[in-house]
Amino acid sequence: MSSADPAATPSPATDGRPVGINEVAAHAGVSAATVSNVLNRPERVAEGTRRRVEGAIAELDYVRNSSGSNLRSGRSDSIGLVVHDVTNPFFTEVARGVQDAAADEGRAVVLLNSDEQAAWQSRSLRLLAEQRAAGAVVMPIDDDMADLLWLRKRDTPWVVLDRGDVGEDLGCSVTVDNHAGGLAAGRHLIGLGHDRVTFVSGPLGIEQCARRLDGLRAACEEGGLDPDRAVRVVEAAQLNPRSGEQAVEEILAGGPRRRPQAAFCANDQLALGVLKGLGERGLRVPGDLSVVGYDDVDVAGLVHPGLTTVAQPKYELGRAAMRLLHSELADADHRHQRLRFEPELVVRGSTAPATTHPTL
Amino acid sequence: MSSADPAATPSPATDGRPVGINEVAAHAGVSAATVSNVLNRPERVAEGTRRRVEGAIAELDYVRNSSGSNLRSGRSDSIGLVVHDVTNPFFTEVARGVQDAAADEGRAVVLLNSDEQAAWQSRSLRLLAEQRAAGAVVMPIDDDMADLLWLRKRDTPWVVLDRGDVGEDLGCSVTVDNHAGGLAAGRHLIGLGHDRVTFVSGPLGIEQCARRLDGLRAACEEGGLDPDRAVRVVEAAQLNPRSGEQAVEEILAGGPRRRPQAAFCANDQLALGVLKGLGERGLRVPGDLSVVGYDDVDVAGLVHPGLTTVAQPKYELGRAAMRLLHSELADADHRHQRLRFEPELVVRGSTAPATTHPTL
DNA sequence: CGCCGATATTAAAACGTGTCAATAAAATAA
DNA sequence: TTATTTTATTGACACGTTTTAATATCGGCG
Repeated sequence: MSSADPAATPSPATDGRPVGINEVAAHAGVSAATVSNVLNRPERVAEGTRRRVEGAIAELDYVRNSSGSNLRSGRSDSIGLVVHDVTNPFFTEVARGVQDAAADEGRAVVLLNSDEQAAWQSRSLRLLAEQRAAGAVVMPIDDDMADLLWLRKRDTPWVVLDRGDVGEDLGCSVTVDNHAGGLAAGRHLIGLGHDRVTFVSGPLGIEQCARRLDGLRAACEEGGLDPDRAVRVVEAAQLNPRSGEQAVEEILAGGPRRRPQAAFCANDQLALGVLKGLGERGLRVPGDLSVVGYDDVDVAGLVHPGLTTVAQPKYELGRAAMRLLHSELADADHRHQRLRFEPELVVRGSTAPATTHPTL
Repeated sequence: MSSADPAATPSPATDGRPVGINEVAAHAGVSAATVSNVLNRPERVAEGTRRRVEGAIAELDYVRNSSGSNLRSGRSDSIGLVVHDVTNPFFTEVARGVQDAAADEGRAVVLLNSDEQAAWQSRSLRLLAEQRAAGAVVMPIDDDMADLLWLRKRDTPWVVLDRGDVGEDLGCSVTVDNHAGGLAAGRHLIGLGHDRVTFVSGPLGIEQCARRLDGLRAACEEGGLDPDRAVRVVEAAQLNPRSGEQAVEEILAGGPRRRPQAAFCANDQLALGVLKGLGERGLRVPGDLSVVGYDDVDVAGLVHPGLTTVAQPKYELGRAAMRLLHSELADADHRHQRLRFEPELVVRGSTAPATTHPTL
């Protein structure tokens, strides 16, 4: 414990040269190899010497230089996490899960943003390759696996997050069933009597959005509605509140009589923007329009009315990804696997039964 | 550019042994030193050989091993960022600023959570010491500088974020004037005629909270009110929405007739929780109670009513911190400095003039 | 007494890179 | 031509660690 409290020792590090394993060895009257053993396999060294070495470590305030050990072992022990944007609360929850799980193993996490741009994703993975990262947890920006294949060829294993179409032989993946999520949201809306729903999508190239839409359409068919008539799609530029706000204009484009009864947003961030935009135009939620989001970020439960949304186990997603990565790093007989979580509909105040004759 | 696109080359990395600077040298018919020069000081190597080496690099799909170079140089080139909690949107904005600025210099950022616990902060800094991080940006959990002093003694420079009481000789700091923020909020409320304000604080040990409270009290005196009568303090357990929600009970504890006219929260997160708690008890904002937050996180503008709050230049905070750190790393004649930003009051719908006779 | 196995310790050799001093080659000056 | 400077290249070492194979120590057993 004394070495855990950095300030406890007077730190004679001002001896001039930095203190390494050799200085410790000299100070303890022992060889460098023994010091290394104390650090890595304490059971192999006799009680007495071990204590002497530990004393020297504390007294000299020695802290291991991981560059050295990484060089020797050919691998760093930190892991990379590549997300679209740290600023998005969905990702931060996931990140937190990854970090906590990594911390359990004493690993540091290098956090990189791809900004949903291929070039940045490449740069990030390249950086991890340079660092010889132990592994990576990646949320790919699209289904082009070239970068990831390249990384794996360099013996850096990874786990793909939130993207299902990874060949099982390439690596593990952790996903949430987006189709099921869309389906649940759709059933809920249709159950409330809505038959004109606008899907506020992010860029349609994003697989998650497409699948959620699929789910919504499936719910229509299930409910005896023609998806092509019941569902209209509005594509927002980005998955953030501002884009949601801007999308409102398009949602209402058809004039009051063609106004949809509900908006299902690909994202809570979008949904929050939509809520705001509707409010500014004097439309009431859920009176005039029901709104459903996706993710169940913290604030979804804080706004008024509370946002009905499809919850994803964000933190668990991150933890699970890290767990799989750990398995691949530690278990000799590791087999890649796809882990799929089920989303869960959380009903709050932003959805209500359709009024038979909407306010005209 | 060809080497920037990882997948472009067929990658003969399957030659058995990993390809290092030596393999490249051999393949280009040149010495290892020359390859190193091509990588680090291209101007010192002749046009022809340089191209030959670059060809070999591309062909062998070589990527530098930073363990090696870090070991040699005694320093890693990545920088550490220690925040309280990635999950808090305030920190993510700051983090984004740091990351972007770091990316400009090609540096990676190791993100660590301290969870506001001394032990975790120590662990984080220790980890950075092990990595021989180039530097760190730290939001300290309290005013105990022992950890940071220790780190600096190990030649790892840092910039302190959001905490003003750092001796100028120890290192740079970037802060926002919390007193001014509290003052601005206080003036606003008093200007609206409120004379019973509850300050919803986080743990009072946190300097930021204390200063903001000071500012509020100063505003009272300025307005001819006795701070001890006009301001009541409620201490929430943590700076998150849940704590805010729980604090509502205490805010209203005095019964309807002693109900405050306004709540000034140390944090937007707290404020959001307070808004929710009030809503659930049927109280209207701002009709029955005005609410002010602090930080101006994204959602502050999205909830209804919009949250009046004290905005901090979060992203700029992060960028500035990284810029100072860079200066310390690069400029030989660096002098530590304190950078102080001014907060700005953003008035939205959650505050309104006091009713002369509150709803009784 | 000599031998054995077990236990503790260590010398030495990597790992991949950057830098310094030294050499080779070429260009310029004399 | 030779002497001198400039320009390109290189050999060799150091950085701090881990690991392998070898050595030293010791108690016990034949």
